[in-house]
Amino acid sequence: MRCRAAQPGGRAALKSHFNSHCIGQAAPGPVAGTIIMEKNFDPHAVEARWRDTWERNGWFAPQGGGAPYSIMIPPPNVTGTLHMGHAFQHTIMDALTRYHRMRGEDTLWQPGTDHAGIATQMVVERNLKLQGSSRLDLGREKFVEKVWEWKKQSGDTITRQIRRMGNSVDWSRERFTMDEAYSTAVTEHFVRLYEEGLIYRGKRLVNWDPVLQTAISDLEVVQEEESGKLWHLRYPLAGGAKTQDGKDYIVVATTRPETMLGDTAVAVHPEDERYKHLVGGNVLLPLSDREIPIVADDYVDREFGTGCVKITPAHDFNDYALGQRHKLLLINIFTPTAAINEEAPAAYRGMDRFAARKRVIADLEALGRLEKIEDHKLKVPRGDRTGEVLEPYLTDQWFVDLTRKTLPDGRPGGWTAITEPAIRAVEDGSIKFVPENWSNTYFHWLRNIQDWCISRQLWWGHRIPAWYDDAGNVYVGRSEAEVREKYASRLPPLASLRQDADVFDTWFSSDIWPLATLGWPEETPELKKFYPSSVLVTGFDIIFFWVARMAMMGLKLRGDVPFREVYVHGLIRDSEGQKMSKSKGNVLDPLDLVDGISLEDLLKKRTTGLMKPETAPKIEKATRKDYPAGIEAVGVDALRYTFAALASPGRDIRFDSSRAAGYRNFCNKLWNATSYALMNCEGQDTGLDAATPVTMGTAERWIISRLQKVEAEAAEHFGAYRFDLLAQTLYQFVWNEYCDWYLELSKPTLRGEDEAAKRGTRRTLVRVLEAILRLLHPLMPFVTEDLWQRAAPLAGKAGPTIMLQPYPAAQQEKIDEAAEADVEWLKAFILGVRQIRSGMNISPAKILPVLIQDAGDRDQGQLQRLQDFIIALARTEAPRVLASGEPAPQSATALLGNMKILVPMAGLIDKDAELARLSRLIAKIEGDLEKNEARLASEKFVSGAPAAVLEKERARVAQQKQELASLREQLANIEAL
RNA sequence: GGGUGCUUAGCUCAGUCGGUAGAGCAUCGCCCUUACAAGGCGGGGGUCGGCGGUUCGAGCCCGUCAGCACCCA
Repeated sequence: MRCRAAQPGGRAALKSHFNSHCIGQAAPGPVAGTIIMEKNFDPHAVEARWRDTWERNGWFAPQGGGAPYSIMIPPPNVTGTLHMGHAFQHTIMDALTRYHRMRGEDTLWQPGTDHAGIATQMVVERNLKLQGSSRLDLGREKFVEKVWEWKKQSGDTITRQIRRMGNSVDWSRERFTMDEAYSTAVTEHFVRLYEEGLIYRGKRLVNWDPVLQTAISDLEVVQEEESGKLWHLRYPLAGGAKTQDGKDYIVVATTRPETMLGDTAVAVHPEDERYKHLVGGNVLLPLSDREIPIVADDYVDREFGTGCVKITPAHDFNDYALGQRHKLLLINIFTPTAAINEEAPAAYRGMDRFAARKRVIADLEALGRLEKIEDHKLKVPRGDRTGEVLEPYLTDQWFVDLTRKTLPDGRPGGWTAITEPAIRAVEDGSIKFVPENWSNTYFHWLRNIQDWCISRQLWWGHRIPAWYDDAGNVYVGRSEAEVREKYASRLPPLASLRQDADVFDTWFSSDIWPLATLGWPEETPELKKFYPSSVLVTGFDIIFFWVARMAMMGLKLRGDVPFREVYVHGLIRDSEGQKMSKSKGNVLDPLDLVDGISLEDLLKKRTTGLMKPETAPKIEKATRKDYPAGIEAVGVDALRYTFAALASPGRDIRFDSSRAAGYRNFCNKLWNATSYALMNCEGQDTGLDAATPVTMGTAERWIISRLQKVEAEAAEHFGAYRFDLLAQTLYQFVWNEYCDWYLELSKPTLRGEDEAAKRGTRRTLVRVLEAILRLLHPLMPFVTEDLWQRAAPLAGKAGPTIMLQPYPAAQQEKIDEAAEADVEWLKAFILGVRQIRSGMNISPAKILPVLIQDAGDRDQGQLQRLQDFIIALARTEAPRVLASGEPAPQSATALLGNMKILVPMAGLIDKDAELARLSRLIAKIEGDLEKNEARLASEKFVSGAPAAVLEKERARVAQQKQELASLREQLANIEAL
């Protein structure tokens, strides 16, 4: 073998290699035999060789005439960056995609990005702020331009990162949720639902973020317990009424005293004897000096506080509902920024809500209306983006009806038309969750669903296709022109129309992702072929946000589910089990694991741009502790393998970087095994020519048999989404069987003289390796492609890429139980000798004499067949079978069934060491035997257990007794020395 | 308050049909053995969270308690 050319030349060589295959030449290309392998696996170099090649050749696109298989990527935020969750999720999707593609299916992995309304708008606003500008300074049009600019500039980041991870998405079909065609689909989506009466506009209480000044959905609210105060306020009774204990006021407790400016009632429980007589009366609301009614409602918890509740229907969800029941007035006291508005007494107008709170308390105290203040733990709703305290706020919004059974005009309502079919799809198995129990989460949410507020007061997003005339009448249509045409009877031709200023909730566009990316509402060939998609791979955190909504809309708009299965994976956490987050400073960038990063750079990454810069020292300390030497590069393949190996169902993942290092070593092992195979096969006869005789020895038949079983297991694990078991199975086969045993077993044959056997061994060496590479390819695409290019021609395979080779499938007829039994026996034999060697501290270089006693017929045969392997792997002389009755010299002993393997002690073996070793063995067997005999002595066991179990147990005891006797005898012999 | 999941070796995790508990990492000993020291060979390490039940037999099934995590209200 000659030296590999420097990198630039290497690529050119590879390219021409493909070309030669593309035109159908099956002979080994110029690569084979001409490139020496680097001594160690270098992920960086390997990845560079293949990253672009695959995509450039169009191999990621659907092809072939097989059954369609498709996966829709959960579109990441276009301005985001790749995090561990993405890398993990994409590993799974890519493994599935590559697997099905290799199985010859017509496979599409549909990529794209999401415009992520709020998140993106916030980022751009933050950038503007740094430049001393703002969204309002620019105005809507300019601002949206800015966002597009930002998208162009940063939008490639994540797709570039996805490419680096080797993900085989069909980039030619990449979509963005704000693409023109996609936007058209979103409009269609809205208009169709509207026309069916399933969308309405209404003034309702929504979660309002006063910083973003938009409504947000329930799902974007995080409720966290915080310590606050409970203020007890005295509300004077009107009309001279008195409480039972003679007071002229009642006490209400509140955590948000400023809202009292908008109170329109006080509520008590209808059966609360303390207050029954006051119901129907009024209190005089302090500060505002309004009289408000006392109402009875069983929503009130008699045990909480005083049992009297102030009711602010415009600023609390429960109060709103109560207000509806009692037809209470709604008084909105906040501006969109949560300052006090004109509805409140003059003294408070214009004050921020928290300033107003202080002022209200101070004023009430001055009036003697403050009873007491208690410390109180309460759930505070905060926006998940801004972290700001949200306000329930009364605004005009658009809603999707998901709750009505029928519409007033008799058409089906949202419950019937949208929600119920989505529930049924999971009930009847049209959509299957993996693991199954996530369907409960899905059901629970859908069965308790609320109407969906889909309008957002943002500038970045799909503008709502609704127009208003000067009288405030609303017209919905696909465009202004369509509206004018459709409503011509009601709209004078020159009437001015203005479009709704709001945009859609991002999820109201991503809910049609599986449809719109395939061309809906057009009935495209892709839509016909790839809808429904095969499986959705996603985290449980967006079952509500996204999974359920896609199910609803897929069924509603196209009458079929958007995916047949939903594989729900866990969250990636740090090694302590903490969620990774920028603010905790425990984020790992998958590419830093791939490429490695110095401690200094890692510190810089983790501590810059923090929301709370004061946490930097703490983050630095933890980082220094966790990664004292930074992070060593492991490469894409190893990282992907780590994700797969850790992907146990229904479980979060504590990311353990030592696992990744372990799989990097695995790549290296594979690399070196290939190196060995090439070294022995390149330029040699690998037995491909049917005309030359080939002998398949025991070792060959064994490893081929084992390979069949592993192939069968791989198929099973893919089918069950058990990537962890798949990774484990393949790892063990490669390392513990192929490398540890087969490669070693190949050596004596290859050193031997039997040409037919050598051909058989070379053929097996390289064919099994070639199959291993294909088996591993979906998990570790780069290294397998690289090695396959070199190894495949020797195995008689050719093709431009491993990607499009068939995934290995088991062949029942190649299973050879006899060969497997032989090799098990051989392994036990070799282990016995090695244990003696290790226990006696004999140098591995020393060739040991071996005697065999009490060999059965089967043993004799095996000894004969496998002798060469024993000599080579146990490093012994040829074992000599003692004739029956022939006395054995003093020896160290290992047992193999009834057969004794003796290593004569003369000059080699330390008496005390062997005594100690034997004693340890004896003690172990004694312990086991005792337990087993006790079990067999139990009448209950003997009468209750099935015969087969009993039989097995008896055989085991007999075997152990026999071993024990041998070992004891041996011990006595040696003691007698 | 309701729900889900978890608790197995020092660490991270498998454990399928109920039949003597496994892997990787870490650890200990020997070895630079012609693919691989990112390695080889051999070893040690377990009250399967506690208690109770079913069963001839329980890590696994049932009940209960405890701890942890997450979701919903």
